[in-house]
Amino acid sequence: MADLQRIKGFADLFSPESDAFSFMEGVARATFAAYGYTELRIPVMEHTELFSRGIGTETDVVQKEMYTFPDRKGRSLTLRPEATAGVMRAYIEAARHNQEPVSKFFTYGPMFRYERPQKGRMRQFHQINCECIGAAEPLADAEVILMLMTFLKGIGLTGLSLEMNSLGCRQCRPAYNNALSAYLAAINPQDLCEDCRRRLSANPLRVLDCKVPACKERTKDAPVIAEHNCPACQEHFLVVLRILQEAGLPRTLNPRLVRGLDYYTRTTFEVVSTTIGAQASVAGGGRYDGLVAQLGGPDVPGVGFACGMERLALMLGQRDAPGLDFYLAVLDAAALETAMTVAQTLRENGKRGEVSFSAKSLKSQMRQASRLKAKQCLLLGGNELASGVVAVKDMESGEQKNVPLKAVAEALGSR
RNA sequence: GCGGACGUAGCUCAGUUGGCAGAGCACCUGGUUGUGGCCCAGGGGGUCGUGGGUUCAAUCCCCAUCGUUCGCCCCA
Repeated sequence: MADLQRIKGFADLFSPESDAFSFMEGVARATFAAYGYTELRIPVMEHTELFSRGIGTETDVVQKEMYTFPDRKGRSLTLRPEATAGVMRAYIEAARHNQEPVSKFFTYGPMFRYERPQKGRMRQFHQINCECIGAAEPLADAEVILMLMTFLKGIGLTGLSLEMNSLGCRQCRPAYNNALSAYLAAINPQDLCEDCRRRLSANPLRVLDCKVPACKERTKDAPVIAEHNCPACQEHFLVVLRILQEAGLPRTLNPRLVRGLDYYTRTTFEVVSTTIGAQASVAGGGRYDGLVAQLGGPDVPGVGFACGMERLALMLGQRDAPGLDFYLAVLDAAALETAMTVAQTLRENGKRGEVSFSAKSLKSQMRQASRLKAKQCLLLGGNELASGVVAVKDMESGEQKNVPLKAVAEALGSR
């Protein structure tokens, strides 16, 4: 055990795990491009205030999970715990609303939250994020959800369930909050868990989301949020649902689906897996109509989602790494430099392969060739060098033939 | 922040009522003087997570600590 080790909750990803990540990034890039999204790369650190104002000071994320520390001049900086706030900051700072009516961005990269690590939950984790800013129409909500599901299907995942809810808007949420508060006031606080007692005053909505069985039982008859939404919100949600229905996308309504970040309004959704353990939610998102204004920008609406790449990777399964086209085995030290030249020529001809850096026994060379899953093993030793050829052995059939050094590229290409 | 399980070779793990630290896989070499995946033999590799304590003696028992992991909570 080395005395210098990686930080708790931070992972090193070797192949094939790293391959799974770049695979997902590639599919994401292609999928989102088809919907007119462009990539936005934003910093991993921001001023702390961006997150406290954007995510909500009462949220667990802000209260106890952020990596926050002063820089050398004493300013409070925070490693981003999510991407949306940063995307909005960039949008505002570049005054994108003056350039285009609707902006569509995707971004991916590491996020940081100080939590106890477990399966599907790292302190440094990776999210793929999409944000559609400037469109208030329900079509935007539907498109974002369709795009997310298309992406998940694109990486080969099925059997996921899509849960949806509508949280109302700035107009109707207060009325619902009052109704909920009144309902909760009738409950003896002693019957609720400690967290919920705090939520009663801070953010009553979160009480609905509590997983403690006793709390669930106490609040099972709580007013349903969707029934208190204003007509405009109800109509909005209906249109979203109708479009998804039309597209043949199955979903379940979950009246208790309340997101943990304060900025969500109207449509919210979450994609849940049943196979990856306790941390089952692989993607989540929704509409955030007041967020940009709250961060000091123009009052423009938005909708988007984030999905957790580690959790997706858990479901992805093993993917076979592609083998090499050739492995150049060097049997004689005198042939090493010639071998490098041959290998380089092959690579310039589009072949992927490795060359042995030192002369080794044929046995270990052949072992290495099969370990690398090379299609062909080229043998170069004293005899070959003397007669100006290289032996080309097909690893599949075992057939072997001598090829002049200058014609190796053609010989490999013709097969 | 809370609870459970676990830390022994590069990997997966045995182990001893406390007495010289083991196996399989992997790696290297040889059997086979230039033909792989099988077989056989040999070899390199370890402060038994770390620090204390008990003991003639601790990898083993006790305490602490760090780490890993699963769950709670939270979230993607």
